[in-house]
Order: sequence, then structure tokens, then C-alpha cells
Amino acid sequence: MGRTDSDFGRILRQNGLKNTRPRAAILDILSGEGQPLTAEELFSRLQERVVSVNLSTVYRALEALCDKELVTKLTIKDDSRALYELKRMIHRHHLICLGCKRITSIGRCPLEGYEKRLASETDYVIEGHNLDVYGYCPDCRVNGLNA
Amino acid sequence: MGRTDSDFGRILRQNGLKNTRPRAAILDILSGEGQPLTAEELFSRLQERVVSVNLSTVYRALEALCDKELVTKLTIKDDSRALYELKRMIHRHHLICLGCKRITSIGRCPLEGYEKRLASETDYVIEGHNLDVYGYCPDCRVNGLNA
DNA sequence: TTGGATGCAAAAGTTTTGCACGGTT
DNA sequence: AACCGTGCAAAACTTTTGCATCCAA
Repeated sequence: MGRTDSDFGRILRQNGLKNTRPRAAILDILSGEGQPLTAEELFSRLQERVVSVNLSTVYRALEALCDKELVTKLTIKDDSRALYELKRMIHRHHLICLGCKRITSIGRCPLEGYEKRLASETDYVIEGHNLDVYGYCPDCRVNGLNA
Repeated sequence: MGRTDSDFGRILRQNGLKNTRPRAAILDILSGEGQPLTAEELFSRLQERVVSVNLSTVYRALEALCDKELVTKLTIKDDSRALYELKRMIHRHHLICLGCKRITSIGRCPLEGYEKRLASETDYVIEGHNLDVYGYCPDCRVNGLNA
């Protein structure tokens, strides 16, 4: 089965956060979800699981989880809402379908040596980067969807 | 000197938009500005120029300009507000200083061949990408600023 | 027990919209 | 003159916050 509910409890405690039902459930949902979710979507998922929780608690939990670097907050083009996903150890990028809006992860980062080059060119200290690729997934491509 | 005010009028008309003072002024401001601005910042710049305009007009003008692809809308990490910049013919990326939040453009795109490779790997039709690099500019690096 | 976490309600911040009026073509 | 653009006010939407209460450690 992999992770049990108490795993998340331990992770929370290890990070100096109290093991509460909303927080553990949020980690559980995000770990099962293949793609980033908005706070509102997480709130819905929680209600489906009959986890009684307030939307502001979701925001506060996500803020705490981001602070501890257990969760990553991100935004994509043409959507003002923030998205949240489980933070991965491995550096990853997003491939976003312009048709169905599904977000998948890209494993290999094509910018390995690039940051060093850029640093010497610009005299910046580079801390990191964000790369999102946009396109149409096989399904939307076939169906010729354009929105 | 370069562009005069009437240049923007012509551009607007060529794109099927009426040449109005707020729109021309917005294009003028964006063309003079080295970095993307929020709607609110544009609104302030307009007031400084004694261009009487309403904030909702700024939003509507920006929407129209984005529709005509004269302006690009973007967002960066850790800021929920949208930014707007003049659309460039040449594909560019952003280098964002985590200290002073200044945004500069990166000319050369390091992802030339990458999209093709990704397309064949994922079976997506790639339409484009977005790359932002984060770091500290020479000033902020020296001063050790961290916010 | 005690400080952190939550619920609720209200506020804040950004962006959008309805409608009447005004300006460009 | 016709239609698009604008101002104003209100609404919509996302996110944050104050405060009393509750709960995990």
C-alpha cells in the first residue's frame, strides 16, 4: 500500500507541525493526486472525504506546509489562482495542456549547464528557475480542442 | 526620439481598436518601461501623466491589447497580481531578482531543440513555453538582501 | 496545561461587470 | 449616426486576518 495515514503524521511532527486531521488529509490528497490543485479543489476533496474543515484552514495549512517546504505553491498562465503540489526531491517542470488544462510533470531538466552560463553573463547569483511548457496532449490534439 | 504618440494610434487602428488616449498612453508607457507592470502601476503612471482614467478602463484596455497580441500578460512567483509588458517579436525570458524584484529580459533562449525532443517523447503538440530564472542581481547580492 | 490549530465572520486585494454616457470613426 | 470605449459603482473571486474556542503534545 505504501504510505499510511500515520506516515503523514510523522512527517508533520518531524517538521514541527502538529499532526491534525486537515493537514494529514491535505498531504494524503496531494500525494495521491497526479497534478497540482487549487485551495478550493483541495477543500472539495476534503469534503468528499468527510473531513470537516474550513476553507481558511486549508489556506493556513497550505501556508504552513509551504513554509516547511513539504508543499510547493505555483501559478500557471491564464489562471489567477495558486496551485499546490507535494514538493518533490527531484527538480521537475510542468507540461500543461492548453485543451484540458491537465498538468503533468517533466522529469529531465534541460537547463543543467544553463544557469552557470547565465550567472557569468549577468553577474547574478542564480537561485533557481521555473519552466512550464504549453501544448496539446494527445487527446486534445486529436479532438482539435482549442480552449 | 523614435516613436511618436501617433504611432501608437496607428497600431491601435491597424488592430481594429479605436485610438483612445488611455490605450495610446498605456502602449507608450509600456514601450518606455524596461520591465512588466501591474495594472495598478500602469494606473499610477497614467495619473502622473495627468491622463484621467479609471482603473477598470486600464484593465479593459489591457485585455483588449492582449487579445490583439500587442501586450503580454504574465505572472511571477509569490505575487498574485498579473503583470503586463509590450509583446516582443523575439522570444524572450525573464530574470527576476529575489531582492529588489526587478525583472530583466534574457535574450537567448536555451530551449531551442528541447521542444521538439519533448514533443516526440510525450506525443504533445508543443505550442510554447515559459521560463523564468530567479536569483540576486549584482546590487542585491553585494548588499546581502534576502527579501 | 499550553501554545499552536481551527472555525467563523469579516476584511482585504485584485479583477470583472452592468449600465449610462461620451468619443472615435 | 453608430458603435466602441469609458467612468462609476457594485459585484465577484481569491486570499488573509481577528478573535474566540478547541485540541495535540
